[in-house]
Amino acid sequence: MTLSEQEIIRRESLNQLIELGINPFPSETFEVNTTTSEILEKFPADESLFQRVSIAGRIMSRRIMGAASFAELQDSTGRIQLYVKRDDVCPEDDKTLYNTVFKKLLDIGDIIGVKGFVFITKMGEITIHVQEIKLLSKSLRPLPIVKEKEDQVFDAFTDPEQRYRQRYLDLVVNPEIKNIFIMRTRLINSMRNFLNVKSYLEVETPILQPLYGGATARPFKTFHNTLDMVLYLRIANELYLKRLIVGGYDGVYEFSKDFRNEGMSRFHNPEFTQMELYVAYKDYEWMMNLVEEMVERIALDLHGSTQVLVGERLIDFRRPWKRYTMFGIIQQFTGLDISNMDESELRKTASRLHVALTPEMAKGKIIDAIFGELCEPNLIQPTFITDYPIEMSPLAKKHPTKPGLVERFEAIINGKELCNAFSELNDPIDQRQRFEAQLELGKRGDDESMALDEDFLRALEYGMPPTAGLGIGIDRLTMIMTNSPSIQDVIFFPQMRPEK
RNA sequence: GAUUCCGUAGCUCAGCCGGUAGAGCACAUCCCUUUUAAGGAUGGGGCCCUGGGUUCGAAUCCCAGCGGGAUCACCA
Repeated sequence: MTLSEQEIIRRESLNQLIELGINPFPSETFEVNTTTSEILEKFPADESLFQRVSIAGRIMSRRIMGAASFAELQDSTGRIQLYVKRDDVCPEDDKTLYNTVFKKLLDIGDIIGVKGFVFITKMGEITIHVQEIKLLSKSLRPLPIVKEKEDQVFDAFTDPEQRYRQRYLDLVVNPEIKNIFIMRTRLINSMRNFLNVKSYLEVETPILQPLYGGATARPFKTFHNTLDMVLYLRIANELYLKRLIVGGYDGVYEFSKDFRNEGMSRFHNPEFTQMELYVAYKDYEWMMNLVEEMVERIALDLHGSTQVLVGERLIDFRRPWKRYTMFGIIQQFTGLDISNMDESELRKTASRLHVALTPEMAKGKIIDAIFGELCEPNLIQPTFITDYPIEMSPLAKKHPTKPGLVERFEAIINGKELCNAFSELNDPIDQRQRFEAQLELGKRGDDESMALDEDFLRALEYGMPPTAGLGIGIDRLTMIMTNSPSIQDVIFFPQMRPEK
């Protein structure tokens, strides 16, 4: 490992600190009694509160001068200026702490604790007048420091590769990134709270599964040595949650890390988070109302408004959302009623509409391709699309009056699917036939078709109440709620190829 | 996977009509002392992503590779 000049200098500083008897990585606690944001909010209105503050954080800039210097300290809530005067920090004759330690041996990036009182400088800036200073952790690498003045930013740390690989740095240096992840957690808390108030039970189900099911996707495969068997990382948890409904819970949900061995894009990460919810004695119409209510609630909790700016567009989550059937929306955008077409007519129609198809696509996939190409990207405001073709919905209940369709909906926002839900198929004989149809698709070359899960069928044979089920993409919802263009911006450590 | 753009100092970037490697910030030394993106002066710092090729000579041109971004495909 070759060190840069600046890294060598910092290691030398580290050694000098040790020679001066200062532990650069002390183990004792440093008691903090306030935060920068609290000081900046409440001072000077509550001046008396801040006569003896104790605060810790990272040095983010320094303006070193003779007998008195300035620095900026960043803690988890923000930044505040420090005023360090030699004779206050070193009241005795020995001025080493100021002249040598503070001025020469401390660096931007070092983590320190300070004690002192808050005042306002001549320039009008709220500042801590430091009386004690203690090194809490030495930083051996220079930070990619960002300069700001008013609204301008200089030398921003922007390289996406470095930001994702070294997210810790991104968070230190780009504070607005920290806020995105705080929003993500608040979103999850809001959703969890919404579901708990309704008394649904948060549960945990297996991530390692002997059979992967509940979605159509290629899985990650792993191996259990003791059992001597292949296991899969789950692509969904649907079939386990439905088993719990069979077991007698009325409502269960899980925030589920799922894993799909597919392509990556700004909307896809190999591991991602879904929230799946199953409620007994309900159907998809009921679930649509719940989704509207829940997502509207989340927008209000996060933004205090149902309106959220996404890119250039203002998206309004206010209920009720628009609802169209799949055939209805296709008719709206193409002027064509395809509801009674057979596979060959659909193929002709698709080619007339310049929608690309592959030979193994069956009726359902063709309809979905037309929808995905011509309708979905144009649905910006929250919109429900209902009544999907049966071929692409092997776990959904048949529509009672519309042959070939199922009771299913998706919510589309900003041209992308946000959630997927249906009245769950609870007829075990029908379910077995659907699985068998999937096996046929698999033989036809569809490598994402579902496996037949005998234990799940056995559970259904004991009887599952009519149930509404939902899967909602947490990463995508976070992208919308935080106006983030890439999924990598809402996942702390997105998947990357290894360095070097 | 395809197309395209990018990879130069710790960071942000210039240099790319081939001829000794540049700026700002950061860093070091000195001066100043309540500064405001960076008070002033001086200075150090580079396998120019990797490997080949063309050439007297390559950061620069060509090829391949590695890593990344964007778009598309795939992913309901």
